[in-house]
Amino acid sequence: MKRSENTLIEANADRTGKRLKKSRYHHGDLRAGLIEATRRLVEEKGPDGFSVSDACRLAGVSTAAPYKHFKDKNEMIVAMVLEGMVRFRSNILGALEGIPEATPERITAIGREYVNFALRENGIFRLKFGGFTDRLDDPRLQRAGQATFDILLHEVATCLGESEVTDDVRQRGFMLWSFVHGLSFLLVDKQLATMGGESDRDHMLSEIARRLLTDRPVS
Amino acid sequence: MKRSENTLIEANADRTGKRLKKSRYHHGDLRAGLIEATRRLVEEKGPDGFSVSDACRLAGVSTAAPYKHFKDKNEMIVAMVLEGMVRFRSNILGALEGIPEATPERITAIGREYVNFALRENGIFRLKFGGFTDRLDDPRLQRAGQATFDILLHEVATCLGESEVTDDVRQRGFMLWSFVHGLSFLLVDKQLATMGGESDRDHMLSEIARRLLTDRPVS
DNA sequence: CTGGAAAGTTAGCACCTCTTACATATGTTA
DNA sequence: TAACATATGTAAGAGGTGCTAACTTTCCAG
Repeated sequence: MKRSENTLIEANADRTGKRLKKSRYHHGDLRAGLIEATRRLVEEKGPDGFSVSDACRLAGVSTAAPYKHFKDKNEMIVAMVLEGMVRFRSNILGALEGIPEATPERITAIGREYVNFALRENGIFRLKFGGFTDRLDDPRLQRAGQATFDILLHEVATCLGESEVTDDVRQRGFMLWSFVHGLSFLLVDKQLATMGGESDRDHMLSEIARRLLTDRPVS
Repeated sequence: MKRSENTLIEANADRTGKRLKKSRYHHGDLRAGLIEATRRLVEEKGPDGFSVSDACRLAGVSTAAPYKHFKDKNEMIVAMVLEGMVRFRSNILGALEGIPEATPERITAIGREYVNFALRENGIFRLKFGGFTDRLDDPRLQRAGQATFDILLHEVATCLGESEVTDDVRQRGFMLWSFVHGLSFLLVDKQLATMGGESDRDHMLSEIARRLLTDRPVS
């Protein structure tokens, strides 16, 4: 915003703010600031509408500053998405709290939170899953995704009374993931004339859980 | 009007083709040539790795030439994706040929072709569905997508013995779409350690069709 | 034949990513 | 406290990109 003024001058003038941010020359935590700026820009303008220059303007530093903290633009994005995935996972864990063990409700709760995240932070969601694979192939991101999927697998297993993740559990889990994933994308892309309401979503989520967790094994 | 000379191949033949046909000042059908160049580049480098300059180089024209045929870069992409969606729809119709009416096999055939398209032309798929909505909000694209979804809705209706698209049909259709859509994305993004094989896919597709087309109504 | 429209061209602006050379602030050490 | 090392910033610039303006070549219809 207005912070794009010359930071050097402000550094001397702004002694009072020294408690919060030691000085204005040194941003304090530029890395975090840039990640937050990146997040906001991606959320606002979409995954492809983001530029490093914009992030610098938003953070109030020169266009070269980021390269002290990140190798390049891509690494900035990876760092931001990684933060998002951590948030994503803890949201899902939070949604599970208070729901009785070994019930399908736990599965639908995961799905609901998945969709909510996709809608609320759709910039991050699209970056992570929208097929930017060639650029965002960082192993940390893959691990973060796997860790989240593992939550689902564990819930499916206990829901089916299995003590471990069998092939059947994995297949049902993958089918559930596919459904929720596709639903999220279609909602984000507004590819549905009707049927976008929250109650519709809830109904579909519990319906798919019921149909995929009961009956004979899928394989 | 149009001199139906073959454009792209000669353009790619580079200087030699230029010699044969004396002056190539007029390309012949530059619009089609640029669309094809765009398609190839997007397929090769991903949705975001495409540049107008590259397309011009590939088509063998100056960087200003496209703007005689397209308003801007975005319209080039829209035109290319639109062509892809037409191809997509006719692929699906082709996959239905020879399969008995009112059978779940028709549903799974649609799903199989959907996934195949996503994998084979994943650049187009990602552009259409990967959340570039803000840029690719062309109504023709939306209609093309709807027309393809209508195929599925019709098949679901006949499979359930309905004469028209009821709310139940629409909901089941949407759930099927979500599943296949998500499966496609997960496969494109290689988000599956195991379970990526063609037989696994087939099995999951027929399984989801069975579970969503039988039993009591979803709503 | 000929003039205007269509379809190319070159030149160039504004902006973007990213690099390199240099400048400043801060903490530590003597 | 002085001074150095280091972390962190700046300024300038190379090379790429989207797009426009103005010019040139070709096509075609009267």
